[in-house]
Amino acid sequence: MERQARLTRIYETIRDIPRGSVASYGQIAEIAGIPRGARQVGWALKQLPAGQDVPWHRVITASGRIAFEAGSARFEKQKKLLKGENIPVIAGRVDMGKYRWQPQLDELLWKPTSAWDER
DNA sequence: CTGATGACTATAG
DNA sequence: CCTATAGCCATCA
Repeated sequence: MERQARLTRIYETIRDIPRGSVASYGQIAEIAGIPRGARQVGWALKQLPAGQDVPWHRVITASGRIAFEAGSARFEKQKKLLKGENIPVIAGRVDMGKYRWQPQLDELLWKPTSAWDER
């Protein structure tokens, strides 16, 4: 796969994260069709040009932590954006049990074709 | 080609 | 919770 295509797919996947939810790097990678590509997602976000409508702040580590060093400028920025969406960040972490994006569940709500349609 | 680098992750102690 | 370790993999010097 081409680099640009991969970047696009990653950005598109992140755009699908609904407001008020978060996803892990690995989760985004899998949905984008890049198994074990968590680091590539991180790389992609680092390359993300400013001014794009990509909700990068909704992407955090699998443990619910913000990937940046606590207290750093970028850490505070992301934390602020999350709180702006009503996603609490306690001690640098988000409650994945409550805010983790469940794409499969959502998918069933707007296009219930393949899943249970066939019987 | 080789080794170093990460906005990563899972596991073990 | 924390540290250590070992996988992981596109990129880059």
